[in-house]
Amino acid sequence: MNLSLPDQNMHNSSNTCPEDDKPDIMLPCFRRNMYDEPLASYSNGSIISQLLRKTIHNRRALDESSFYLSSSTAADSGQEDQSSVSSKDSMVEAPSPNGHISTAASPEGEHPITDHLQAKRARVENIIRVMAGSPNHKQHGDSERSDTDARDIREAREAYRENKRKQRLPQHQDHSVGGLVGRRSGSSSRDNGNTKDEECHKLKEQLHSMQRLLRQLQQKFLQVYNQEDPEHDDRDERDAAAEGQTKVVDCGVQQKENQNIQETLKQELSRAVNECVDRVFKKVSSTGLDFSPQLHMCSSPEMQINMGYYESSDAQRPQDQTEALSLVVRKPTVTPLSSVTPTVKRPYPVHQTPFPFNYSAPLHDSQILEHLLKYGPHSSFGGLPCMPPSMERSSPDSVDLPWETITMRSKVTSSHLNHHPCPSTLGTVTVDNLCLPHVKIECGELQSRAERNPYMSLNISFELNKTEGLTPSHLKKAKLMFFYTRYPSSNVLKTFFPDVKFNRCITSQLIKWFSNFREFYYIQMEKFARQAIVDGISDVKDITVSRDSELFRALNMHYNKANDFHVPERFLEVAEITLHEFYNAVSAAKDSDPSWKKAIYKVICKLDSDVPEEFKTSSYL
DNA sequence: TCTGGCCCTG
DNA sequence: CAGGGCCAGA
Repeated sequence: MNLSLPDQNMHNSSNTCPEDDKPDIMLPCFRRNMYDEPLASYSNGSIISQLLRKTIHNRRALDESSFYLSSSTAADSGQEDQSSVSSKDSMVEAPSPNGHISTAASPEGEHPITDHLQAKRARVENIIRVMAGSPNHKQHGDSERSDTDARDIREAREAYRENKRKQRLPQHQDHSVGGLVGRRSGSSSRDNGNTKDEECHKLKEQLHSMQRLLRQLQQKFLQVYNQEDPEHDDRDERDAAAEGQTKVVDCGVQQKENQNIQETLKQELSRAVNECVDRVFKKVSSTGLDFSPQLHMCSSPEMQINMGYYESSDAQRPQDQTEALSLVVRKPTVTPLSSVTPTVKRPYPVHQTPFPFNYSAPLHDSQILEHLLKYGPHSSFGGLPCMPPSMERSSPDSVDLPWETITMRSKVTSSHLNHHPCPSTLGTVTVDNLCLPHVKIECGELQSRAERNPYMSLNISFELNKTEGLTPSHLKKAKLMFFYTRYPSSNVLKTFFPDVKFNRCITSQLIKWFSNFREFYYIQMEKFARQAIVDGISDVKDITVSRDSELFRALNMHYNKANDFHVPERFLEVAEITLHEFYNAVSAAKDSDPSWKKAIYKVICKLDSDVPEEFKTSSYL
């Protein structure tokens, strides 16, 4: 009769007890907590654990009355901290899932279950059901309860309190079997002795270790499935109790299918990338550009100077751009720098930290692919483990990501850069910093796929955003701009940093950058001017600034550290003029005046030249 | 008052 | 390179 209680009890507890509904709002993988662990274990398949449970259960059946008294008392904790938990635990644990109470006789054949015990158990089970269903008792069917039941409840409460007083051992590892066994031992030791408890304890420990392993496996598996098919997982959850071992087989099959899909995806992607690389290489070779991979992987600074930004710009064709757009930036304006332009700053970067968007660790192409494989194209990059969960959200127009967190966590980004780099920066910085043709080709391929995939294009669309913070790339760009303008106006800055969302703070920071640049510049000028005087140079005309000059090297090292930018000739002229100014002023002992430099500044600020248009593109660097 | 620039300091 | 103080000009 009541022996086949598992399903019924579970339904009762979940239907009548509001607290049991709470786990439903949790993620499925978290729903399988330690309290419904027995259910998960049974349904999902540890055969060994099931066998162990049978053994334990068979032995436990020897003293059913005390056991169920414990169970019921455990359930009677409406005023205690673990009421619903304990009751649920009891519900699942007490009856055999396979109804093998009837086989409860132990292998030794000792102590069959008496009718008396069965009757008493059935009564107590009824109590348990009612109590578990309504922790407050008053709300549900109080009137229907018999006096006998009420008396039993009172007894159970008393017994529970007594047992609880006795029980001082930590329970945190005994929520399922152990908790019950632990409570039971107090009342059953009279009959069965310590040996049995020890056996039970050993078995319990074995069972727990196996359950832990199983739980880990389940959680991993569930996490995978929750990512891919939440509905499927929910269905599995609902059917878990009935399906039992079948699911073990299902899981194996699904896992295999999963692996197959993964492999297929990988193969398909690498094939597409290979084809793309071939296509672009063909195209590039048809343009006559020298484009060997080795050249780009290991290009030296000298070579980069020869193939510098502007001197080589005539060799760049707009059509090259169409083949190698970065993943997230496809600008309507044609970038003068072809993505295949050999502007490689350093060997192929590999990511060094678990933080994929670290500026010191540009987004690896495989990371992009890995992400797409792992989380799907619609996941957005917020799905990366390092990202705060709030990044998951996205909108059709833009992906509004709280990038401050990312920047703050960047190892390289110093405190002053704790602003709000936005997705377009992501595209610009990470992909551009890759500076590798095949990466961009791949990105181009992804882009073309994105055009066919409405979900994927969500990620592409954030190129329309502007960054709310300045990045190392912006700093580098500003330094290069300094070769043209020492005193850029706010408007010039806004013009040449179109991907930056300007506000007062950003403007001030950019202005501050140039102020710092000037400071270094003037310090060098004064230093070399004084050195010239010390060296005995008497004629200012003997002082020149060329690319071989120490002064130029110092400046170039500061503003163009990677030496991948061809400094315009005009800068050499301005530097020479500045040096002359300082030389003359110091020679004339004007430096005794505290504000003697102001006159020089006034001269130099008029020597600014126009910054080339190429700097206007946000993806310039 | 705001902005921009320089100077000093860390 | 940034922060803060100070100053000058609009």
